[in-house]
Amino acid sequence: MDSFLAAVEVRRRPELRGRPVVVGGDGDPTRPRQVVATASYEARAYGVRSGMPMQRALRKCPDAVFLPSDHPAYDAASAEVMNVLRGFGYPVEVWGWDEAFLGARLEVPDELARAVRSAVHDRTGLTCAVGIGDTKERAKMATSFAKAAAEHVYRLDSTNWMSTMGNRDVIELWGIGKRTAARLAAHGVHTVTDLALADSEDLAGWFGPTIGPHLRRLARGGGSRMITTEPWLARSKSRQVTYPSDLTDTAAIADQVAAMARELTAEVTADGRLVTHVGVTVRTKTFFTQIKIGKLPEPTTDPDIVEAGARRVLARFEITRPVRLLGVRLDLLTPAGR
DNA sequence: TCTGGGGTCCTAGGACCC
DNA sequence: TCTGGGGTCCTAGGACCC
Repeated sequence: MDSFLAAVEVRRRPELRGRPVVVGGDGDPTRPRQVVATASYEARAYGVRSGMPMQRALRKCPDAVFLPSDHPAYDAASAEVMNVLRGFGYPVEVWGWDEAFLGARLEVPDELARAVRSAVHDRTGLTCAVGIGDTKERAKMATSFAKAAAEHVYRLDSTNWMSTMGNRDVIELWGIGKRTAARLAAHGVHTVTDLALADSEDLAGWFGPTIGPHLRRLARGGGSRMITTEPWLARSKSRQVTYPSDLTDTAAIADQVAAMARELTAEVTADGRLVTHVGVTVRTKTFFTQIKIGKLPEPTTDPDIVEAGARRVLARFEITRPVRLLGVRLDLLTPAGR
């Protein structure tokens, strides 16, 4: 989807169309410790980007309309879009709020791609780009080209993979980020072709037996064709809060953690899940971030046990500086085979 | 420019056991 | 008297993605 969050906001406030719109945090760009979730194309023209501090976005584009992030609205809009996709009769694998894979095997997929775009636009008022590929990885990477391509459709398959990607930096591969790109560069591997031709043993030595060969497969255009329509079974559920001002009171910190633990327990047990581990994250004023994890005696739905577990984990921290963020993560029991 | 929130997966090292 | 090999479980940390 194109600037999904901003597009959803503009859809319900048509008077914002054509204006720079920035969605993030509580919508007040003068307050620190908040970042941009999504900027409309008009706002991007001013240099506003996802992940940028809101205060900086305000400086770059003082005339932008700043709006709070409204999760329920995006959940609903996402469901609308996914239903339009399902209407085509092909399996649909949902990939976050604003992306999905649609599994179709066609001689001329471009027609379906165009039909998907118009159906999404006609029925939701939102726009998207469609990447076509013979694997999910290629389709995903094709979408970034699609955004700039004619009709917002682009195809990346075995016939044009190397000619399109070969000379590009490895960071353009889905699954390779800044760190891995830097480590590869240190070994003289810069382009997708470099990586595709790199020695498997070397890669395994540098990155381990799983990730090493996986990186080479990525560069060669390898990937999966499996489309999973089953809803994803979460492995964990977490909550994390950056406080507008730092916390220093030990009891207050513990109470925050305890409250998050109970809240999360209520949510996961409502879904019939059992908690196996509790993780606690502490980020100090200096941005030093640590997570500690504790295993519960047995998988449980009891909020008292989870809270006690969270308090025990928190007690293992040596907190000597003001705390800017606290987080709790519950690891959930996954039935065998899922 | 002072740096969000919600996830997943992989690796490494220590503890412990036989 | 300085030291093997295999296996499992557990936690910390890192990297990536939307």
